[in-house]
Amino acid sequence: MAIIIRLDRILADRKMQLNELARQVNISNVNLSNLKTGKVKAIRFSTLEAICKTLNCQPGDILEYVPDD
Amino acid sequence: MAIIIRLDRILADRKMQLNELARQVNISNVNLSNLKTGKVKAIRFSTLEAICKTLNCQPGDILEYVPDD
DNA sequence: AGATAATTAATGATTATCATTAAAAAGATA
DNA sequence: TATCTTTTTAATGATAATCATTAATTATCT
Repeated sequence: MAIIIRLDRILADRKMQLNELARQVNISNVNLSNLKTGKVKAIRFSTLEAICKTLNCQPGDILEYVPDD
Repeated sequence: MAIIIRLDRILADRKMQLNELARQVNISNVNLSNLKTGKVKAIRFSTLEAICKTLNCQPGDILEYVPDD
């Protein structure tokens, strides 16, 4: 485990729910859930871009590197 | 254009060159160059992790969302 | 219980990394 | 200018992983 996607906080801040974000970002809620729960090993910039655009934030607000030593 | 990878600054800060980073991160310098010059449409977390680990930084130090409106 | 939201699972098509090789371009040094 | 190093570009092919879709399950709430 190392790179994690933090969507909980920012969704809470925006008072937005996952399904709504998925709708706005135009990806399936299944996919967004997988993203949110760390089931994904890569991300397309088009997806990251759409998320940042919708949430009006930067990649750094979402992606975190957690050293495991 | 929207998500860009900024490696120039951080490499300059570390006084490290691309080939050396590629060696430490264990990806080809060709690949790292492609990453650095925006020729890439996605990134694997394993790669992002290795870069962050080597450069001792966070994804937000490297990835930037630039709105194009 | 019933409704809504989120997660898990499985499948398949599509997309794109990544290594590799080779060549060209850019920088640096003398 | 000539030479060496570094970076970029190009092309190919194998491998990996997203992403949509469907269906089912679990969680959350009133």
